[in-house]
Amino acid sequence: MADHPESPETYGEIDPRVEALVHDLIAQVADKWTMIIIEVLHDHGEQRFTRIAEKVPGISQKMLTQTLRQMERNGLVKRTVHPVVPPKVEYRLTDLGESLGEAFCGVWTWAETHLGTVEAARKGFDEKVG
Amino acid sequence: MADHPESPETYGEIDPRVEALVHDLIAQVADKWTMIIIEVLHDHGEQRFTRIAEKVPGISQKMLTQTLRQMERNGLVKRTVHPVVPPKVEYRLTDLGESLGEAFCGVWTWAETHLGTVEAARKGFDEKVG
DNA sequence: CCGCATCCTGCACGATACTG
DNA sequence: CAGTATCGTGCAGGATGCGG
Repeated sequence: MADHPESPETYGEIDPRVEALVHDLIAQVADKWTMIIIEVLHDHGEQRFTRIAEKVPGISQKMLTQTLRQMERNGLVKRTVHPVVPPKVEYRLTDLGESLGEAFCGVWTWAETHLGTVEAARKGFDEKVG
Repeated sequence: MADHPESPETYGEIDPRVEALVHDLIAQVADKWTMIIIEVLHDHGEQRFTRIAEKVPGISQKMLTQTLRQMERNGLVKRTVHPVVPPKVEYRLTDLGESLGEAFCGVWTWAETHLGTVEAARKGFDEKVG
């Protein structure tokens, strides 16, 4: 069957290239820890490595380093090394990081708002299955 | 205002329990495939299993089933089985699912808007490292 | 204090094959 | 066509120890 083998608008009006890039970007950005770190930095402003770790109980040191690096690479945080001993490294949200925080706010709010609904849905589903 | 070392509200005004639940919820919801499926169902309305699969090139059949199940459990999609042969199963977004789509829209828009900025940041970072 | 390197484990996910 | 079951594996991520 012929159809449109290569029709570019598989996703409607969305450019597939943009789609791919956006998807990739969101995948990183929607990462488990990224949101929380954004939250923390947004709430408390510039923070030292250890201070951030304290505020994100579940995270391992490895993941914190890794996530912060990725965020730095994406331009979400600014990493400042103070040339003193003992070493002192501070992280702060860039404007870009702040703006992402704002954008994510919608999802955050949605989650808070619909928590009950989702839990009810889960319960109903589990009963039907169990 | 002076610091409150012992204050339970480490996260400011946010209730830690809500924090945990929200975090958990977002982790599932912000899943790699969930967003795309929401996008597809939002764009094209009710769709059959195979039709969805066609629209999400990268996904395996296993992951599609799994993700749809999870979405159903969370009350994001309605699964309708038509008792015919060959089997016909259709998925559509619930109101809850639609609302999540809206909420995510902000992040989506952010990603589109700041794609260039992020890529530039990455490039700069990679050069500095490489 | 910061964070890199190493090792190790579990499980997320793909591939494949089989039912209703 | 839709979905489950099984197996194999790559890699995410925790624990630990060192180096600047």
